[in-house]
Amino acid sequence: MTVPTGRRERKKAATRQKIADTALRLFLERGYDAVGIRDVAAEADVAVTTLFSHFPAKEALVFEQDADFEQRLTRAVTDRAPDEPLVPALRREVLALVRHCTGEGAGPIWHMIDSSPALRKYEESMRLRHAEALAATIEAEFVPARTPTVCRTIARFAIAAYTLAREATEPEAALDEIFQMIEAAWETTRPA
Amino acid sequence: MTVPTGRRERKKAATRQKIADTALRLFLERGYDAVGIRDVAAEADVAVTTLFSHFPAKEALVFEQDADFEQRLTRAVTDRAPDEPLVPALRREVLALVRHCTGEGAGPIWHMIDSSPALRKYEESMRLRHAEALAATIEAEFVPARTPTVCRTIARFAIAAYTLAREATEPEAALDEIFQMIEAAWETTRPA
DNA sequence: TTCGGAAAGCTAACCGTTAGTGCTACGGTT
DNA sequence: AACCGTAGCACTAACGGTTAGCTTTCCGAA
Repeated sequence: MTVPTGRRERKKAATRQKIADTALRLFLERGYDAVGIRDVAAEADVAVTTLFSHFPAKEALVFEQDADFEQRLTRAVTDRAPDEPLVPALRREVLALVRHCTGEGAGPIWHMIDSSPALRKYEESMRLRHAEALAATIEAEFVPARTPTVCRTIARFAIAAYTLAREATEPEAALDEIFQMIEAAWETTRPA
Repeated sequence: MTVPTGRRERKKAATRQKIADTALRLFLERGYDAVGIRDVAAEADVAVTTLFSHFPAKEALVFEQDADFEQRLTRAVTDRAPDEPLVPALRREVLALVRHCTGEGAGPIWHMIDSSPALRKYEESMRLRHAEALAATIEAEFVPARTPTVCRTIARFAIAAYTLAREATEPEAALDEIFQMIEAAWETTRPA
């Protein structure tokens, strides 16, 4: 049994962070496509293979908070107040996530993502993973009151809400509209 | 101005088809990952660069009907009967597309796609392109009666319906459920 | 027939990614 | 305190998809 108490984990996390920071810095300085994996590895002073042992692909260097995002969504479902309905809980969390990505100094990063097809593509499949995780969480609570298909659909819709709102000119207004639609979709499946 | 009368176009189309057919055959024979671009090019008796002048990526060799799919969706909107509402028209077309992909001899191809991460990923981003094209078509007709956000959302939902139904154990039943939800979502945005 | 241009070809590379192998240092055990 | 087992990291070398640069071929229009 191992509940590793420390140094190793800290060093590993430090290496990972150093790689991520270096990568983001280089990407913003010179542009995502103009920076190669070998450049990042050299600048972070690690081997290429080490980089790939921390991140599954070049694009993942940009989406460091991947796991966080997923966890926040699923927890929004599992940790909500006992009397709070599903959709409003989802709405609150998605709103928070959208605010987090449209505010403050996140502009340059999202501009970079939007202008790189590879990054856009990677984000899409990442979001789909999140949708599947969210679907599993929702199914765990609502099947068999609702069918698995309905649960999966709502999960997809919630992710779509995030993506569409982020792209909209007025993210929060867009989110209101979309969640009104999601609410209607969910309500129509209420069992007798 | 050129309305090229023929031979060139025919030869080009023939080359394209030969590449696609060869690729699909090899993929099904030996497995997608086990067949390299150079193998396909050699077997189709063309240069690698020629192959890439017809298809933008290896994965595209598998999704030859890409453009068809998109066109069928957008035409389902534009060419529907004057009195037919949007959602039922979408539902009909998506149902046809799902049937087309779950029936007959399409099994092996979809099995191959499902078991290759690269192909799954490629399909996702392809579907998203379709959603964007569909969104543009819907917007062209319904803005400003509905907001652009609502139109884009419905387009996404329709694509999600296709994907989710195809994955479901009972595709047609799943499609019924999902389109009931989409109908509710669309209705709730009806202007006063 | 001649000529512009599109299609196809070849070579050679670029770049992300992955084996394969071995070394080092940490952590728990004796 | 000495000792393993293993996780983290390094290095080399390659693989496979993709592209650039340039040449060749051949159709179609004038």
